[in-house]
Amino acid sequence: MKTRDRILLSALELFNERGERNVTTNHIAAFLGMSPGNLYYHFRSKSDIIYRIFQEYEKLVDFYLDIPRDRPLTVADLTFYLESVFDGFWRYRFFHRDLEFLLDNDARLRRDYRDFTHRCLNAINRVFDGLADGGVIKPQPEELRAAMSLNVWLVITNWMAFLKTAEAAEPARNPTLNQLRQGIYQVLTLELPYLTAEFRDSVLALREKYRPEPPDVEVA
Amino acid sequence: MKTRDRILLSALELFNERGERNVTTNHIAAFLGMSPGNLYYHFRSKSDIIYRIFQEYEKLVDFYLDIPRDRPLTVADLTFYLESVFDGFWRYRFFHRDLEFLLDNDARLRRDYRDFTHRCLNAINRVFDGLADGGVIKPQPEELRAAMSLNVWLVITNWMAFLKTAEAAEPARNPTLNQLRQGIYQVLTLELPYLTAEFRDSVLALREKYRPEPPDVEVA
DNA sequence: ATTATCTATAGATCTATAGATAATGC
DNA sequence: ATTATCTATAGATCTATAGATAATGC
Repeated sequence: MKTRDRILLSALELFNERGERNVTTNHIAAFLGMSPGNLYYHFRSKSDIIYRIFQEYEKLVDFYLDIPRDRPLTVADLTFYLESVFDGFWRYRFFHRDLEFLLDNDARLRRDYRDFTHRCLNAINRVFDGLADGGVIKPQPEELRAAMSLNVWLVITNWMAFLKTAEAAEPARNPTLNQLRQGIYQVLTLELPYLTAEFRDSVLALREKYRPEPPDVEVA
Repeated sequence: MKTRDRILLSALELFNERGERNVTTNHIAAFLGMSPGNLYYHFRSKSDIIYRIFQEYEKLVDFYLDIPRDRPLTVADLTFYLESVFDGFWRYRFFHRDLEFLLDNDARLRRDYRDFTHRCLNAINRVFDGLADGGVIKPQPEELRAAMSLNVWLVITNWMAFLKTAEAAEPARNPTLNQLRQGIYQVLTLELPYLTAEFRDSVLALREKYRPEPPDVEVA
């Protein structure tokens, strides 16, 4: 693997693990066993590294959220989208943690992220559309659907922070991928009132799969 | 006003304005026209300042979210709670921006914030309860109500970040209190499907008051 | 006497670069 | 020749403290 890619990979790993704010360019270089100078040969700055990682994140999510317009959507489609989005979110979880600071310090990132958000919102809207076509949810007025999509986005993007701040007892103990996927439960809760009688049971069953369990009791 | 309180007030102002990460103890001291040494005479550390500010925030929210158990709740009560929570959120908006970092660095804060979250969730739950008693929303199973309360919390605590990252074109341009209150529109959207026929119109009218307007066109 | 404030600075980082050296590709 | 890497360091901060001085309260 090229050094450039190894830097991106290690930076992502360290950022996710410890938070971007706690990871310096020296840390990344040391982690890779290379000199800081070399790191700066490959990237102009720390925020350049972050920008490149964002571009990968963006590409991943865009790939998953390519919602077909030519056919109705099924509960299986919905499951796939939810799993994909939460998976991508988990893999780049450092990003939303320090989002505001990162955007404040990089105009490119700020612009790209804003567009990214709007693409995601549109995709969520299209999923609702497609599910209505597929008879899974009742059709809703344009305006309500837009507000619902935004709520879905707010729940998704905040779920990680909630887990870390409200549940985790230990500072270093990151939530697991499994816990993160329980965010799907919360998203499906938003959609419950809009389900058609025909598909209600199958979505309820899906939701049940992601139901949060009471926190583990520590076993010594 | 005592110097100690002036420090807390100025720190809060600077944190809100520029973000905690961008505000050093030197900045706070300079802003107050005092020496950094003096600042450290009144507070042990920067995170001690943050912790004291959090305690004020906590006190404010706890004061507003003292939900009466002895009477049903009205639409006016709901309005008051929503306005109060968003107002408190606005006044201490720096806090959620760097939440994870702040909690990682202060065990007291971590513990207190976790309890605070759970108190807030309980209060939201009680609001739903009281509104059901008042005939505003249809009663729901315990389990659904808990998941709904959590979604309300997630929307509230993420609304500010959404505004800043998805809407603001300029980096320094903070969302206004007015925009923040449009988060109420989003919260009320969550409750729409559960309204009773009797109160549906009055809640819809309330929601309309907070409807987001298209972003201002810059007038030269 | 005690409380509040200031001056000056140690010590720890962090980002980024200059300039030298090593490795690679024609 | 070009690309990759390293060494060494400048320059900019930041947090926090030691120790001196000023202000205040009995």
